[in-house]
Amino acid sequence: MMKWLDEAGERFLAHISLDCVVFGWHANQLKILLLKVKNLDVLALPGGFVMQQETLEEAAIRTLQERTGVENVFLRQFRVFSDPLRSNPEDRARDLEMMGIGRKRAAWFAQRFISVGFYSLVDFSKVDPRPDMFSETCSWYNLEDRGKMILDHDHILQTALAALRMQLNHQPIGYNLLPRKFTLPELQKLYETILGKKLDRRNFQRKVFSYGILRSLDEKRTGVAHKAPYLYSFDLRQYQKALKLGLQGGW
Amino acid sequence: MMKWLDEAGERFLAHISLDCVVFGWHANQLKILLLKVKNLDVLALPGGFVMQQETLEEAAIRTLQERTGVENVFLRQFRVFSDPLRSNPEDRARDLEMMGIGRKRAAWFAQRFISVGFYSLVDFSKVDPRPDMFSETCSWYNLEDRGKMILDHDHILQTALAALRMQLNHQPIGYNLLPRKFTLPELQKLYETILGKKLDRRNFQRKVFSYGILRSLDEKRTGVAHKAPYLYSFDLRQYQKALKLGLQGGW
DNA sequence: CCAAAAGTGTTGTTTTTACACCCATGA
DNA sequence: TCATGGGTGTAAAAACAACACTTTTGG
Repeated sequence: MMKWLDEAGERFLAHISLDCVVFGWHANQLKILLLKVKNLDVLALPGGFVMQQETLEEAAIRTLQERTGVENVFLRQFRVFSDPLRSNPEDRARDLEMMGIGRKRAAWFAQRFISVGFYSLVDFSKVDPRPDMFSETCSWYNLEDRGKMILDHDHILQTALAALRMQLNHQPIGYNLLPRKFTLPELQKLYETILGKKLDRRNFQRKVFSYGILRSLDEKRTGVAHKAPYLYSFDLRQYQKALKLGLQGGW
Repeated sequence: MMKWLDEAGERFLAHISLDCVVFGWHANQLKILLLKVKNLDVLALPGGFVMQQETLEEAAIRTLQERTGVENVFLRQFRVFSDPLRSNPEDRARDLEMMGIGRKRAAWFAQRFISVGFYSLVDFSKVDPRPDMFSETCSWYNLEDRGKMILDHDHILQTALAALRMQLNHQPIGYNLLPRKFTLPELQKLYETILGKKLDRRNFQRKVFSYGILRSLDEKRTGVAHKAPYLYSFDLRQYQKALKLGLQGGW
């Protein structure tokens, strides 16, 4: 029995890390915040570790505050990635060396990590991207034309996107991705982008209005080409009430 | 830098455990598989640990195979529980002592655990419940009249149920909870139970048929009171195809 | 033969879809 | 002034909700 315990003491320990897929919305496009790894031509998701007295959520919030300057960012767990071989071991060894991580430290990094995936939704305009100690740059990328990604981060990103799609009707994505004031066409474009399909303008408006989650602002977006669209903001109470059941009807 | 690493080496290690909320369907009721803890009047979710070369999923499947005899059970991650104080520390200490766990071992158990929650859907009739080393019994309980639960297991269970509800239209719950052959009223009752509301018989049938996920069997359930209902089984291909988009329309 | 559950269609209502014209603005 | 995107309503089609009678079976 004691034997079991001793084994267990070692056997069940793992390094816990977290990786965040940070979504932002800018120029009518969905953006992701990525780090360019030092000395390597690959990108990485912002990530971090969990300290003794933190929950995962607290650790993720802390990490993202370091990376974006945003306090108390919106985030959700979506999946744990626990494959002991999270990527090709040779690739990984080479990558770590290229990053300028010495053999000793590399050995540490080569241990088993279990990583908890979060997706995060932020107001693009509030983010001030800052690289971490392993990276040269931290900046926004388009989903389509991002570059090669380290480890299994590409897989994590895809999974996050799928989770986001699935939870579209249960999470306040508009509220978190858009600035406080926004136009209906902007909101529509956001939904179209996440869903990957076009929606009818009038039907979209009717439906959104029917939820009663928008507050109309008697104000128009100025300085923009063409007819000035009205501005709206979310009625957070109503939004959250509607999300509890899920926005009914789907898209 | 090396200092950081050394700290890190300790700081980021945690014990990984997993807890499974096992749902079964019997006598038109949703059941959960629970363990009665030795010497204590509390119930616990089946759980286990992750070994070095396993993924979490493999560990969960192994655990449930030990607890139910079922190989390759259906399961899904739904949440990580990482609160360092997963329940009242005094309660926990007392509980561990009562379980007959010596002080040394208790200290081990009192370390920080991060637990990954899975929900699992099994064919009740295929399960042969077996207690683990910490428990007197392993058996099925009704959702409503289960007893007090250990640690934060009650919270985990509630969260699992919420996740199950949310994913109702994206997971093959019927396929996994019902035996291979089943009747429409049984399927309906299953949906009614998970959703917590009554559905109209004729509308339910029309809708399920419209998905094209059922294979009609030209066979009736015999030996049952009243008019014999027809038997059906799932057309797994069609079911999975339909689930990809989510069963449209909701309930 | 009776009580209880299962099978089966129709109708009114609501929701969804498809579609076109005028307006305001910056270039 | 023109090209472009934004605002707005209606009608046909589809989906949904509500509803009752007959059949079968075991007790």
